[in-house]
Amino acid sequence: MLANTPLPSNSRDRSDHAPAIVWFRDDLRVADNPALEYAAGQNRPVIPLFIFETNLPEHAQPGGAQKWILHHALKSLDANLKTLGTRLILAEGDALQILQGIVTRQGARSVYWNRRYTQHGIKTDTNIKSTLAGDGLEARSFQATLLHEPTKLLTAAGGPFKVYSPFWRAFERQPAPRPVLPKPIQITGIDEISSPEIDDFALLPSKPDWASGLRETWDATESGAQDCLGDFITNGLHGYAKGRDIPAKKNVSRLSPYLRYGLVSPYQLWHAAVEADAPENDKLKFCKELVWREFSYHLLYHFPSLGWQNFNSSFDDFPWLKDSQDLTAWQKGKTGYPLVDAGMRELWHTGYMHNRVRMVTASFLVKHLMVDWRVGERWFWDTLVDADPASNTASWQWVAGSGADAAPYFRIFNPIIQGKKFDPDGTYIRKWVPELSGLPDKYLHEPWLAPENILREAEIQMGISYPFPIVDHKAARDRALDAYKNLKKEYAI
DNA sequence: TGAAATGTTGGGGCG
DNA sequence: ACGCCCCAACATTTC
Repeated sequence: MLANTPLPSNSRDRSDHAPAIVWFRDDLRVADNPALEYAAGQNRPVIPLFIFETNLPEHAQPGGAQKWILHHALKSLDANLKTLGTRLILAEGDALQILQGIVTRQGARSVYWNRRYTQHGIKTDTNIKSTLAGDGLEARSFQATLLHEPTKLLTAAGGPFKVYSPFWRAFERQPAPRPVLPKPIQITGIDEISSPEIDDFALLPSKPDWASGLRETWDATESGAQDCLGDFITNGLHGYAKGRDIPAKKNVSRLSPYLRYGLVSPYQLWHAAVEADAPENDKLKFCKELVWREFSYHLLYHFPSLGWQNFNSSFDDFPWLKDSQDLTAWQKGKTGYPLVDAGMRELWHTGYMHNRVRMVTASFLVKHLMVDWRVGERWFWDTLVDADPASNTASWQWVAGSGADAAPYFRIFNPIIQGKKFDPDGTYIRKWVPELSGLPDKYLHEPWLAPENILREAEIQMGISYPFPIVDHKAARDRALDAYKNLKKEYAI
């Protein structure tokens, strides 16, 4: 019957062979990508698209290290799409206008993407979805960046969780995260569509080229992410629960830079960990860390101003100091506290810092130097290859004490004790603060206490080759406690 | 040799 | 995802 009544050819083209746009954003991978998988499963050409959005709010514009990652992630995605039979199309401008332009020029009838959770992202995507749907197009979004949706995982009262432990318990009660999706076998592209080159967007630093340390450290590709995951599951997961606190040990996953633009998905990490042959407590600890990321995203979703406003508004009157010399010393890793300096230099060199040291350096900035957490957040945003709109902001507020489920204000990390506890033999400090490497362990964490002859043997001139502490620990601690104490009068959670 | 001084470790309370 | 202070209990050194 159908054979006798052929459809008009133009109508047939529109409904059956009209291309679908897959709009990539924070999911620059071909495996476990629901939007791409859905498009590939249909018998129609696919236009894989990445848009450099020009109307981003200031705080959402990627920092320098993120741009470096983004460049390589886009190269990786383009290369992987080529193995599947197509290639990545790039565009710059307002997302809706670009999508509408492609719809018009290429006759696309559907647009697919994986959801994002920042205020700007949600606003943009909601508007685009309703506009496209109003034009009779299919606009469909998928869940890929989070294991559970912030709209679905709520307290018994129907509100968002503000404390991690009950969030985790609720998370555990949810159905297990869906299985990982396979990489599409083949994708039909469109030949005649033109695109600028990735290099045209000048994402890599040139004057100066500060990225040599990043190049040495990261293989920012989808296969690099898989290598990193495999290495972690084989070598790092065993002993993770305790070893993750020791910066000289290789127990942390170092997967966060790959998660940033979705070179790997949280589903891939979750299932790899759950299925791994490793002690249960280590696996559980890793899953809980992954869920801290979820918690941060849920917070950001429900409190979109988390990145620039104190979650606890009683901090709005906090008497932050503005000492630019202190800030510069912190940024350059010249505070005179070896663990702090080691962390800040690891960050500058590699775009990454071990989690334990992030807490110590952040606490030092906010409490010892009394610098506004937003200043530190911006520095990390610019320098971290894993700078994440949810984790970065939620964690800075956590350290400052202004956040949800935050560290109590009086929790002030002692950078000397943290060094002795978590870098007892100084491996980490000697690596990143080599001018101290000749000091015996006894003085490594407080070189200002070393006697003259020991300093001479270690070829250190205090105040010249390594700075004296820019603030006295006890004085700085008392100053911070005083400031917080005054604040506490209005403290209410 | 023994008593006093000095050093070390760990728990409780609290910022 | 902490540290400081105080103090007791115990260990070691000193003269």
